[in-house]
Amino acid sequence: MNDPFDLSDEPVLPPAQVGGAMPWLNGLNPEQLEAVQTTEGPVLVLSGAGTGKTRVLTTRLAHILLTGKAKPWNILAVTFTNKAAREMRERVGALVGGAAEQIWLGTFHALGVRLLRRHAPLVGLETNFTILDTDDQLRLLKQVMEAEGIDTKRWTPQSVMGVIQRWKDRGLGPDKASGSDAGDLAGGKTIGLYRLYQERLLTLNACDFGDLLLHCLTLMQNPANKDLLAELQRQFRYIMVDEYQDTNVSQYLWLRLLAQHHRNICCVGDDDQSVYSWRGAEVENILKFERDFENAKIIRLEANYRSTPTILKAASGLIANNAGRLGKTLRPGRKDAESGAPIVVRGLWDGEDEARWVVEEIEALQRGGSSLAQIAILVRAGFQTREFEERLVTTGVPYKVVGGLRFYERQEIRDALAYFRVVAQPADDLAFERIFNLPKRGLGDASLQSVHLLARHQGVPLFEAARRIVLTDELTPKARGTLARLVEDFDRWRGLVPNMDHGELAATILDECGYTAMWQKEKTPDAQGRLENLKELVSALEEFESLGGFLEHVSLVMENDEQTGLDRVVIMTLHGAKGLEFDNVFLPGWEEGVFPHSRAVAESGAKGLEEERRLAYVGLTRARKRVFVSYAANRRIYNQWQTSLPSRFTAELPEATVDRLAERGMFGGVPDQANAWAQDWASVTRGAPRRGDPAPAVAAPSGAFAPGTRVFHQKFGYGRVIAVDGNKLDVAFDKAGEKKVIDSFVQEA
DNA sequence: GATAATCCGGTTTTT
DNA sequence: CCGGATTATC
Repeated sequence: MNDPFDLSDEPVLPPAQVGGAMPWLNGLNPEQLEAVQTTEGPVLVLSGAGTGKTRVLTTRLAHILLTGKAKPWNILAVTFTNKAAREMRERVGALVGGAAEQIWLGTFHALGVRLLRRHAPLVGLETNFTILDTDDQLRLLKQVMEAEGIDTKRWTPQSVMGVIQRWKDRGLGPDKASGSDAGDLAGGKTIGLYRLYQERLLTLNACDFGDLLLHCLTLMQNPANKDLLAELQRQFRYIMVDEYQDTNVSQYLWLRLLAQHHRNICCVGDDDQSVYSWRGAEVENILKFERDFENAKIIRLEANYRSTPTILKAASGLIANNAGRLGKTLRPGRKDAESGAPIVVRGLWDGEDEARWVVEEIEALQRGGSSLAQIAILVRAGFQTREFEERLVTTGVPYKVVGGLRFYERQEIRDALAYFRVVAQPADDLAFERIFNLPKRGLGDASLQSVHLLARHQGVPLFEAARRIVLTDELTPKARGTLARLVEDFDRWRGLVPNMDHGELAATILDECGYTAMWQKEKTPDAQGRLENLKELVSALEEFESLGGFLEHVSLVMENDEQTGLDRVVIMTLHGAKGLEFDNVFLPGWEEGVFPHSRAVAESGAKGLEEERRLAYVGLTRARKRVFVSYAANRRIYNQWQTSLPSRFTAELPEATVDRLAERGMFGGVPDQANAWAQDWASVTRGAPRRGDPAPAVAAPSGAFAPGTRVFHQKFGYGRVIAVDGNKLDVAFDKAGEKKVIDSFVQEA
C-alpha cells in the first residue's frame, strides 16, 4: 500500500466543477462526492474516523431530495442514537428545509416502534403496548424463572437474559433459537424460559427493546403479511444506514428485507471502530453486504480532516496490529497540515500520581489558551472516573462526567413513571408491582402473593385482580382496606385523564399517592434533589401531547439533556466518546488488565483483544491536536494494591510518533503481576449445581364448587360452601366463620 | 412486615 | 472497599 502520508498525488476536485447548479455539493472531496452522487444501487461507504461521514450522509440525503429522485417519505435513514438522528435531521433541514421533517429518520428502535404501532395486532400486541426497560425485563424474567422452579442464584436472570438477547440480536424467536447456545444454563431450560418470557410479554401487552426489531422482522417474514411487506419495500426507495459496523443480525435482516425491491441501500461504517460486539453487533455484516448485494459499490473515505498527521500515524500503526481488517488507511486531508506534537506516553507511580499529572497538563493547556470544553479524559471503565474527579475538585477545574445514571433511570423517576404507567395502561403488571407498596402502605409480600395468585387463576392483570380481591376476605382487613383505596385512587385518576391537563394530573397523582410526602419526610441529603427531579419530570411531561406520548418518549429516548456550551473538561468512557472530537485527549489507565481489559481478553480471546485495540484506535482518533497516554505502575483496586504493566498498546504506537516519559526502573522485576491480576479478574464463580425445587402446585381448577361442598382454604382451614357467585364463594369456615373467598384459593376437601 | 446482618460481586451501553 | 440484594431477626 502507498505511504498514507504521501500527499503529493492527491487530485482535489475544484469546487467550481460541481458548484453552481448543485451548490450543496460544494466543498466535498472526490470520494465524498462519489458517495453522495452514487444514489442508485447498493453502496458501501467505508469511512474512517474523521473523514466526514456525517457530512456525506446528510448531503446524500439532501441530494436525493433536491434532485427530485424521491419524496421525503420514500427515504429511510437509520442511526444508532437519538442524538445522531436529531443531528442528521437538523443538518438535512438546513439544506432542504421543512421536507426533512417527513423523512423516515430515526434509530432502529424508534422506526421499529413506528411500524409496530401501526401493525401491532399482526404480532399479537395491542397498539398501546408498553416498552419495558432493562429493570422490568429482568424482574419479569426472574418471575418466569421462579415459576419454573429454577434456582435464580445458580443461574442469574441476567445471564439468562443475556442469552435471550443474543438470540433476539440474531433475529431468532423461541422457535428458531438453538438450545446449544445456552449450554446447561438454567439446567438446559433456557429456550423454554425464552418462550414463556415472550408469552408473558404478550399477555402484558409489552415488548422489550429487542422485540421492537424482532417483532418487525417476524411480521415482515410472515408470508401472511406479504402484501404489507411489498408495500413497505415499494415505499422506501432509498435507504441509508449510519454506523453500519454496529448493526446486529436482526437489524441487518430488517434492512435487507426492506431494501429488496429498490435495492438502493447505502451503508456507512468503519470496521476499525466496531466496539459493540459484546452487545450483539457483527462486523461481519459488512462482508455479508458485499455478498447479498451483488455489484455493491465500495467507496473508501480515507482523507481525515480532524487529527494531526502524527496522531493519524500513531492510530494507523496501532490498528495495523489487528488481523482481518478491510484495509483502509487514514491520510491527512489537508496538504498543509503541520505534523503536530508527538503523543505523550507517560508512566506514573500510581493512580493518584496519574490524576495529578493529567490535571497539571490540563492546567498547562488552559494556560496555553485551550478551552476546557476542548479537553477530554477518556477512560476504559466507569470506575476510573473517580480519581480524576477528586483531583479536578481539589484543583477547582470545572468538569462534567458524561454517562453514568441517566435522568430516567433514577429511582424516583422510575417510581413516578410506574404510577403513570398504571394509569395509562391498567395491564402493566410490572409497574403495578413496583408501586404496590410504595410509598409503604402496609401491603407486603403476602398480599401481593394473593393478588398474583388470583390474577393467574382468572387470567387477568394484577390491577384487575386487586379490584376483585378486595371484594373478598382473602386479605387481612387492614390490607383489604388499603388496597381498596389504592384501586379507587387509580380509578379516580383515570377519570381525570380526559379533563385535566396531564402535567397537573401527574402532580396530583404524585401528591395524592403520598409519594411526594415520602421524600419530604426523608431526611437524607439527596431527598431534596429527588423532589427536584420529580418537579423536572412533571415539567418535561407538560411538553408532550399526552401521557402515552410521554411514556413512549421516555422508553425510547432515555438521555440526559446535557447543557452544552459550558466550559468544562469532559470525562467519559471510550465507548461514549465514539463519534465525538476534541482538541486534546487524555487516555489514562493504559495498563494490562485495565486496557486491554483482562475480562475482554479472558472471555473473547484474540477477538476480544482486537476489539480493545479498536477502542484504543477510537480514543486516539478523537483528538484533533494532542494526545496524552498514561499508565500507573501501581493501582488500588477493591482496596488492594496491584502492580501492573504498561498496556501492550503503548508499545504498538510507532516510535516516531511518541514521546515516552517514564521514570527509570519503575517496571523492574514484576513480570508476572499483570498475569496474576488478569487471572484474578477472570476467575469465574462456579458452584455445584443444585436441582431447583419444582414449581409449587396450583390449587384445583375453578368452577367445581356447588353449595354444600366441603372445602379447604390455606388460611381459613376447613369449611362448607354456602353460596356461589361466579368465581366468588361464600364459605362458612369451621374456625374462621363466614368469609367471601375466590374459588381458586380453595380445594375440595 | 419492617429493619439489621451478611454475602456477593464488581467492563463497555443504546435503545 | 462499597453497594445491592437477599437473609435473619425482632
